[in-house]
Amino acid sequence: MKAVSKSQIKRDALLKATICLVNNNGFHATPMSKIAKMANVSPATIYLYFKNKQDLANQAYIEVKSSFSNCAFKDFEPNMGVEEGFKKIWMNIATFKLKEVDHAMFLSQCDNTPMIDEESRQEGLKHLQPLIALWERGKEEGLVKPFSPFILYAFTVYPISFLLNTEMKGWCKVDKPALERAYSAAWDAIKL
Amino acid sequence: MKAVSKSQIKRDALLKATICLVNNNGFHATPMSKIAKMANVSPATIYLYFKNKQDLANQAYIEVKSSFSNCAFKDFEPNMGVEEGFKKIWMNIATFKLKEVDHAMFLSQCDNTPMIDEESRQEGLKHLQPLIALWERGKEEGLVKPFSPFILYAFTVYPISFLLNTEMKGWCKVDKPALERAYSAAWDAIKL
Amino acid sequence: MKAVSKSQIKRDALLKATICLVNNNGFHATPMSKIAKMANVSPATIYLYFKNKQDLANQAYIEVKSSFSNCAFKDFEPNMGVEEGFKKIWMNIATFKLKEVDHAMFLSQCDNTPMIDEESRQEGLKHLQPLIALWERGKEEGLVKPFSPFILYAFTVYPISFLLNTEMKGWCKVDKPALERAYSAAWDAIKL
Amino acid sequence: MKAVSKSQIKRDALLKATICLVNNNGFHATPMSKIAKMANVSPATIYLYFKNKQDLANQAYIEVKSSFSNCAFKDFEPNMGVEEGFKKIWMNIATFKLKEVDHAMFLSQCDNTPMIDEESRQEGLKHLQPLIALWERGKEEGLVKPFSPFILYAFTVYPISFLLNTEMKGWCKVDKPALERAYSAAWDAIKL
DNA sequence: CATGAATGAGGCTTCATTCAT
DNA sequence: AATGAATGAAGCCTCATTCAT
Repeated sequence: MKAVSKSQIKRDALLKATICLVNNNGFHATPMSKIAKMANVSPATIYLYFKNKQDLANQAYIEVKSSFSNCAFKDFEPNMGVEEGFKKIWMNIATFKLKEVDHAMFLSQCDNTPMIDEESRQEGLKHLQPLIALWERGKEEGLVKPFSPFILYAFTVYPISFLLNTEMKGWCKVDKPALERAYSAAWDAIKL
Repeated sequence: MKAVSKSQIKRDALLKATICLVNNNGFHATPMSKIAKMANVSPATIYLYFKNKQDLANQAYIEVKSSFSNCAFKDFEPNMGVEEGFKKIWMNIATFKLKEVDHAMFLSQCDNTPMIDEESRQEGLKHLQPLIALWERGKEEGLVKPFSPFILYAFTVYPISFLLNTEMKGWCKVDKPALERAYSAAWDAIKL
Repeated sequence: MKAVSKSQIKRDALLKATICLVNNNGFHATPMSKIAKMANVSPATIYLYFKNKQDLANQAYIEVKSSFSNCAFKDFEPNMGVEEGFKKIWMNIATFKLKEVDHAMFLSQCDNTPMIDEESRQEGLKHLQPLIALWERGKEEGLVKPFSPFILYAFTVYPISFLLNTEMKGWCKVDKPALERAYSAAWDAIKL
Repeated sequence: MKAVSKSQIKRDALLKATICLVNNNGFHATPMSKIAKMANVSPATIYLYFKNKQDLANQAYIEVKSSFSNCAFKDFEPNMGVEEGFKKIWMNIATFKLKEVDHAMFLSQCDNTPMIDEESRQEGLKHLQPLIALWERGKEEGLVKPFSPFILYAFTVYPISFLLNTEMKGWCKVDKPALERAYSAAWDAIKL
């Protein structure tokens, strides 16, 4: 029984509007006035909740990134077997990206453009720690290729974004079997 | 002995300036006046070569995308063996992204934000046809997993962008051995 | 034993904050919200005590001007000798300006910019009546030049503001001997 | 036969409009849009000539201050007799303030509010050097009281502003005889 | 071809003031 | 009496684009 304050509701509406509009138009092409309109507040009200436009974007980024990692490690236990754990995380991430399309697109745009403060970006980085730790164990156990986490990430998690993009554009449909196929590619890419 | 017209030179300077500035600031945060200044040209002159800012971006995208595919299929022969051909193309692309960083970053930004016309984006797509054809042959010959080209692309070529990004941010160095490791991940991801 | 009401205290805090902030930033660069904050009060509360921002400034002006004339004629007796009376008043004013720097600066700003209603300004004028009367007597007694009070004021009292300003800016120090020198200039300027 | 460029004309119109409006409303109550309107240009045009509002004010200040000192030392020769030279300068200044009312009011407002950069203010200071030098000679020759230039200025030049103000407000008229009376007060204030 | 000057439209942000509590 | 939240109006400034030369 969460009591959600009126303020919290408004803040959330603003963040949601920001995400939606930035997804569709990009950060700099999204005026504060439109964000306000979509959140049903006056433009001036935004500045009660956020210092300025940049702050609004940073906060949205941090919020979404955090919800992302919450999903990513759902039901994951550090003592799981390496492959089992990896598949769980991978599927979690894929599910997140395919279900929470808005959030995923927003993250993708944040990570590929100079719209987010370096500081906030750093903040978002630490979230993947458990996955990296899992890979380390995998390497020790001789199950995972002895590659840097950047390469491992590049060939397992990062590709999901591409699939999301193509689905968004209606070029293909990512259903359950497609997901399994994609997972097999991911695991094959890094397994020893 | 190509005679390069004065006009051509100016057009190129404008495209180059656009790419550079958009990379650093994003499309909407790059004023025409700055592009003009960097190209040593009056703002008004831009409009002699391009219809408007959007057109300038589109043209830059098409130009870069085309130079990209020129590189991608350098020394590739349609009758090569599948793995040999794939490795050549993959390495070409990786080399392009790591050498022509400016161009690669620009493409990445174009592909991850709504800054480019859908029409121009379509234009850029057809360039990958030979790679897709190669994969088709690979599938027929039982060398490549029977996956959609989207998945194959997602787990082989797309990851290179991530490596470029991380290198750009100074988080890791992609040298020759790292490249080989990355390639092995790519091939393992899709080979049968 | 004055019992100072809670209301009075708040009103005074607001006036004080106004004076301080206007001194440092000017009238139009001083937001009501900052005045409220400095007076430890909600912005809305200001409007319980003052009609609007202009009214707040006017009241502050009147208040300060009145405290100014209280000082100016301290220990002055209408039947004093002309020179003795003049020196007393002059020194009172100088002391006020050098001790109550905040108030003096505020008056200076009010008198040199269009921030105060003409009406309130008129209100502040009558305070100098006793000095003008003294000068009249001085003229009758042949001790003071037969000039309009404006000229007499301009060359005796008004210059003190300049000395205050220069001291404020750290350009010079106005100590007791300097004050005596200044007084001698003032008296020489108007004595017959 | 000065050829005045079109740009120069526009710049001057902007400065003039600024002075006029700031005189009537104060710096912060004068919107750029009104300045533009009075100068018959678009608001955006202002920014071709001035970096921002502050710069506009600073430039106006410097310009006016400089025209002020040009007037102040008209026909003054450094080898004049001290009293003769002083009277010339004093009358020049008085004439300037009474004739160029707009400029004089503007300077007064600049010098009494925080609207001008400290840097620009410093710039305006050096203009009085010849007067200070004259006073120094006067002191050496035993003609002028041995006071700091601040006091000398306070009781001779500074009072003129007050007379200007009162005339502006219609409280008195400063005609030729009044000017002579005022001068006599000024000289008596500092002569030995 | 080329340009520097000009601008209308629009974006971000602030602020005096009000309103619901 | 007191307030925190809310906002419409307005201010500063930028920029894509055009025009006169």
